[in-house]
Amino acid sequence: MGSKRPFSNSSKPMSPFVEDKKRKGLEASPGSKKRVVEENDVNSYSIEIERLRNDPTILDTMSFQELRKTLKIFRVPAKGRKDDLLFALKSFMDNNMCEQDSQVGEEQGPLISSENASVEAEARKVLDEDHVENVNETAEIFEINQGKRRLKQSESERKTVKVTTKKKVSLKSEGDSDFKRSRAKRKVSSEIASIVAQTDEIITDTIQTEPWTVLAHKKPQKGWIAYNPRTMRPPPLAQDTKFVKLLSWNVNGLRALLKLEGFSALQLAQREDFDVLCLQETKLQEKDIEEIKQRLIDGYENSFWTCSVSKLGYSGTAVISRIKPLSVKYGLGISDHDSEGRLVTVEFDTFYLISGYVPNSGDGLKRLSYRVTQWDPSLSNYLKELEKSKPVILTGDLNCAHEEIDIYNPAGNKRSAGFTDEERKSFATNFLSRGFVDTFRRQHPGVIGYTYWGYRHGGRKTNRGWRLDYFLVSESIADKVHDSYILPDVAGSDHCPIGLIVKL
DNA sequence: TCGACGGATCC
DNA sequence: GCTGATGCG
DNA sequence: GGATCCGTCGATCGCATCAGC
Repeated sequence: MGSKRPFSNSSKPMSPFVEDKKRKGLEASPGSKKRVVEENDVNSYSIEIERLRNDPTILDTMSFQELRKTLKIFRVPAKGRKDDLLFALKSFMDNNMCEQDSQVGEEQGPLISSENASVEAEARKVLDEDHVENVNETAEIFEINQGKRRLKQSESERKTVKVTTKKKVSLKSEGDSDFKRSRAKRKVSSEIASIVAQTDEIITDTIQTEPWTVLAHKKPQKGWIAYNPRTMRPPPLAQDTKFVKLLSWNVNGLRALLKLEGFSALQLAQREDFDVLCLQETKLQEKDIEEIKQRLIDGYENSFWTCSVSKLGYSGTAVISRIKPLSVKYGLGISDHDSEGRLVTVEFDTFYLISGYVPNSGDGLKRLSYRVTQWDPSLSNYLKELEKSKPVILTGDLNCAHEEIDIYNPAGNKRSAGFTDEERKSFATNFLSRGFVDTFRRQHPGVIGYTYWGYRHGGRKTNRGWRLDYFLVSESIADKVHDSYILPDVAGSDHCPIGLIVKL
């Protein structure tokens, strides 16, 4: 039964992101040497851009070395073969030509005014369209902005603080719902259009405070944008629409999470108002369960836990629910796969819900073979069996970044657990090809939304992560999904929670 | 993930 | 109960 | 010849258990 103490011990802010040391270092104390370099950059930039604007045919006659030099001046990454460089430069010039008319603030020098132009273009698009998803900011522009940002000085950082304060006040006054926030964002965007001189600072601030809005990817493709829950979530459903709200979270040790200063499950429950919470990697032992149950939040009295019995303090999954399920089942029903507490299935009126933690292939890919030849097919068969009686929703840490868009550094992780060809293929053949829909990807094609950032190099603050957590649903209910979302601001684990709203 | 390293590749 | 080694991700 | 790309390697962070004192 629920207790007075709600699963928590504090209510400090949830996202204590640390500032990027490198950026800080670069922005500190700009010396005269640096200013000279910048001025030279500015001159070369102006001359080069004028030359190419006047005669774009020059592009086709440029040598590899010339292309590379020009791209460097524009601070566009000059990688690959001659064709790649030519394409990058042409893309840059196309964008530059489009934005030429709307450029203001010439006094600031080309580096900054160009950044304004791209931000302004973005602001315009936000005003014109209902969804920010339609903003087609190219990877090239992002890279340029990154480069320019590095040249910024502490003065602009100080300006940021002022502008930001103003912006935050206006957001707050609009209220808390997603829909209102979205409207607030659009209102703010119109202010941006009217105070263009300040836009770059606003964006810089957003990046500093909300790392997940940074398009972080080693090989971004044209059209890819970063997930931003503030602007990409649909308006709430009408009050008379029946729906269920599911949350899933790999907590990486539930006891540690609950001990954590600054984490409050009650806050999370109040903010998200979920009906069901699925947990993975609780790392609990059977003997811990009763105590944890005593600490559940009021209203979530139905909880179902499974623990690893072969390795203590390892794996472990759970379902915590407001709604009483019709039935509960633990594991796959295959003893070989059921000693690590990886699966809880709950049956509701209109669907089955499975909280799952798929085995990690491990260092040296020791368990890769087990995972792709035994676990994945067994899980897939289990889901298909359930599906015979009603639709299925599988959620949890599926330990696979399915496509290149789902991982910051695809090339560097081809032989890393979670992104091997074998796991990706298994994911496709066992789940997607068998009629299970990746709800986030269906709703957000071309959107980079990570759910896991390794602790080791502070990937969270630079948004260098992986999308390993999913909601996969039976095709028959895919159209009932109202919103499949990520909550990247919730800290406390190396994964963040994901959510699903399904109309009933 | 990141930096260092060596070897391969490209212009 | 504390510390350090180890497993795991 | 110079720059980039690619693969490999080792150190890194955090949660949990376990052994030893």
